Amino acid sequence: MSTSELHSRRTNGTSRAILDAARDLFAERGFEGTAVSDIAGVVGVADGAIYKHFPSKRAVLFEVIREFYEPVIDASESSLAGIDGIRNQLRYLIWLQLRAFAEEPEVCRLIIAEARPMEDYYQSEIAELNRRWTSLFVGVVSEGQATGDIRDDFPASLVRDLVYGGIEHIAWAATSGHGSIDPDRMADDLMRLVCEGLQPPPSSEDLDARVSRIEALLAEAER
Amino acid sequence: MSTSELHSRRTNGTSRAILDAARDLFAERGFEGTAVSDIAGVVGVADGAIYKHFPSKRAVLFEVIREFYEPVIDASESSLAGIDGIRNQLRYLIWLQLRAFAEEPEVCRLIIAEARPMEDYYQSEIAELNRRWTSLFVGVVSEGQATGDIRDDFPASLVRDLVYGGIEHIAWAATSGHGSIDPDRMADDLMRLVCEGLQPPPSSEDLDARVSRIEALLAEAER
Amino acid sequence: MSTSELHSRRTNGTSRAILDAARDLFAERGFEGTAVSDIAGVVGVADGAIYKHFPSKRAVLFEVIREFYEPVIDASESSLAGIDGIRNQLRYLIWLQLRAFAEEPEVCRLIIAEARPMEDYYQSEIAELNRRWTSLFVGVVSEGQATGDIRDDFPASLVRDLVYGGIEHIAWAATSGHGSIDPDRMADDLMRLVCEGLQPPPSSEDLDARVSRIEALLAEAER
Amino acid sequence: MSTSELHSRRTNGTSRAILDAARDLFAERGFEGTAVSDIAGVVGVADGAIYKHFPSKRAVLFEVIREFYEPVIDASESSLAGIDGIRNQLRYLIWLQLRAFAEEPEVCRLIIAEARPMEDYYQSEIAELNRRWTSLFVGVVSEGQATGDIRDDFPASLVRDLVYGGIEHIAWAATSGHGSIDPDRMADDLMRLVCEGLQPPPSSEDLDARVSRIEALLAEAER
DNA sequence: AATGAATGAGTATTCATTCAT
DNA sequence: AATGAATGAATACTCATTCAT
Repeated sequence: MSTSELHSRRTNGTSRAILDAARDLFAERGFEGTAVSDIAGVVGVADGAIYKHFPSKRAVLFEVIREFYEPVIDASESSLAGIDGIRNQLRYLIWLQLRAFAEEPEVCRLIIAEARPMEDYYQSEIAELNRRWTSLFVGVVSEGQATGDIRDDFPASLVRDLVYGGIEHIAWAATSGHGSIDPDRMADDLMRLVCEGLQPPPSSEDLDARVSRIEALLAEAER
Repeated sequence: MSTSELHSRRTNGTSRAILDAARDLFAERGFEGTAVSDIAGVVGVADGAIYKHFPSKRAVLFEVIREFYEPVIDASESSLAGIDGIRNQLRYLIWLQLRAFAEEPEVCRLIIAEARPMEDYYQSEIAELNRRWTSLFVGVVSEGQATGDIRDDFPASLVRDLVYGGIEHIAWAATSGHGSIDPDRMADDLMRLVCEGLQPPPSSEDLDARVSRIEALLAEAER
Repeated sequence: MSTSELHSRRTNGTSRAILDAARDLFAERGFEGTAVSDIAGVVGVADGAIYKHFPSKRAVLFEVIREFYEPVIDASESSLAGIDGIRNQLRYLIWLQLRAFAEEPEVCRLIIAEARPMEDYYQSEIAELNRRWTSLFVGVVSEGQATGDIRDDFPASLVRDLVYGGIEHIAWAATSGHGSIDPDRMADDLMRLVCEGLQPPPSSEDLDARVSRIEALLAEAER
Repeated sequence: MSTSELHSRRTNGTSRAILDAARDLFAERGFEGTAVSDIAGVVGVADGAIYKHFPSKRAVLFEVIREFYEPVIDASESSLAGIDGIRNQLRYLIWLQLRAFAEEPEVCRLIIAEARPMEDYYQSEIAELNRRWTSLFVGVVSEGQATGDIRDDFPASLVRDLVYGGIEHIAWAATSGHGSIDPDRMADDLMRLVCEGLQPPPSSEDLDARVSRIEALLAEAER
């Protein structure tokens, strides 16, 4: 079984072709802007054939999103254990999300702007994937709070909302033509901001120096 | 007279009735789910009458949003100067946004899920309002960076994206039935997180130890 | 009373302005393409004001056409008597029609493409004007047939249909961007064609010559 | 099987039924006066079914016209070569056009009053058919001018405009309830008028006189 | 698996005309 | 003469989905 088969339930045949065509068309024209017959036309089958493979147009969208989402989550779930330190783990998850937006902005747009406003989204498999994905993040934060690496005077879910909401905002603006995403730089900026906060780091040098001086003076005085 | 009517450009007559009916219907059924004739029916006029007051259905939506948005922005623009200190200003803006979501979650949902994905959104008056709104935040952060109250090793826009994206995520989850928003508590949590970051306050152990030593030395010296 | 008042029932005021605006708008956008409120907008009055001056939009169209048509007919009816000879009279009427198309192609288009297909056209004042106009032509032809200047083995109305139908065809093609009309040249061509027909003029020279030769021979032989 | 069906590209099925229903309805109520749902109702299918067979209502009109027009043109293009003499060819074409109007006045009305004023008419297949049709006529006239059977001191297109414009005028009047068309008689009248013109046949008096004189001379010489 | 013809509900927008003021 | 708000009927076209073959 190939790597791709691990993550994709359909490796060839009409189902595969439908998903490929749908992904491209959805990305190009949006979900509403793509007719089922458009998809069928690109695949080269009759309209009705789509319904032998998927129960509805929406199911095609959800599957397109799943195919994009699931491998990332699978990979990160297994990779996370191999990363040392809470900070590194958080950075990894943030970087992964940023890279997804940078590489497949259209699919991300589909998720945010098309799938999420759908009324049955929260009952869908996509929402479940999203929960798996964000719970990875929450898990790391909670663990950090347990070990004391992360302060625990706010819920982990708040951090999740802040970080993922923030990434979406950043990516949305970038996708809308107001810039582009450099995952590495952006991950660094975000990590710094989220970990250390807005307040300037206490210039502990001064304190150090002064205490050191006192110590020196005292030590001398002692003799 | 409701709060929104206080600031509205249309205080009575058919235009007012159309906006009221539209706000309720859009909130209840969404923009696409509401037919122009539904609005006309609630108002009690013929379908065509809507178009004597608004050029299109979309214009009605935009006006509903504007009526909600603009007073908040006007008020905050004038209030901000009277608030002392960068932190207090930031907290005020965050609290304002959270309260808006808490009080009118449906209109907020309209903005995020219906208006923003529209293709001409970025050319609309609503987008302009949004820019005014978020630039208030960016202004405060930038000022803080200039005065040294806020570290300046990342762009102010990153803070804006993080905070507003985060608030949206929080509010969206709350609106979707997974909780409710307490603006005051949430504003405190957010402020703490954003200002101080995830890392635990520096364990002053080291400093303690050294100061203890100083005390010991001094005590000895005294003798 | 000025010349223009002789032909126009409205010389100033709102009625005049309505007709002027309507003529321009109809010419530019067609009858269907022009809304009553467009006309009112150009005039600078409220929509309803139009109906204080004209019973319907169609009545405005008909009046615009009448104002164009009637002076031409009045003038030609009085001029015709002063023109000598059937041929010159026919040429005058043909030239008049061609010039009308050359000078006001848009109003002519209104008549042909907009007014005439209307179902009540044949009961309208415009149709009556048209009958006056074409009966001038029929009158001249009939008179010619009576005097023997025009052969009488076909109805005069056939000549009318041929000539006016032909002119319309020519003018329509010209108006549609396939050329332009030179009334003088075209009138000459049409007169020649209509008067003398397609067949080449009998080369009576030959016959003349031959008869002359015979006469010469006979004369000689006689001697 | 009707004449039109012989030449139709669609001989049965829903497309055929749509065209038949549309032709009748368009003829009866006009193009604008016929709703797509009217056509669907007569055929007995759902409204949407029309659009599986034709891209638009206008396309249905154009196809109705094409079905009427094309067979006539095909037939005349192939028949023309078998007709001897320019005059007979012209008469054939004129007669064909007159007969078309006599037999299917409603379709002719559709062409003239509904299709031709449409703004994209000149880019349509119908305009192309019309060009083929009238170019047949122009071809015969031009050939006649080349062989000397037709005088060449005016463009062949002028003859075309005159004849077809004239026929339309005649037919239009007839269709509007002011008479009916007898293609044979009308073709004769038109041919005479167009070929020989308005002017009376040259009074052969002069020639008579001279020939008489010759006869007298010969008679005398004989003695 | 595939066809592909058929469904049929669903809707924003226009605009000539009216009428109370 | 003028207003201008209100009328309300009228309509082409789309498209996800079904089903007999």
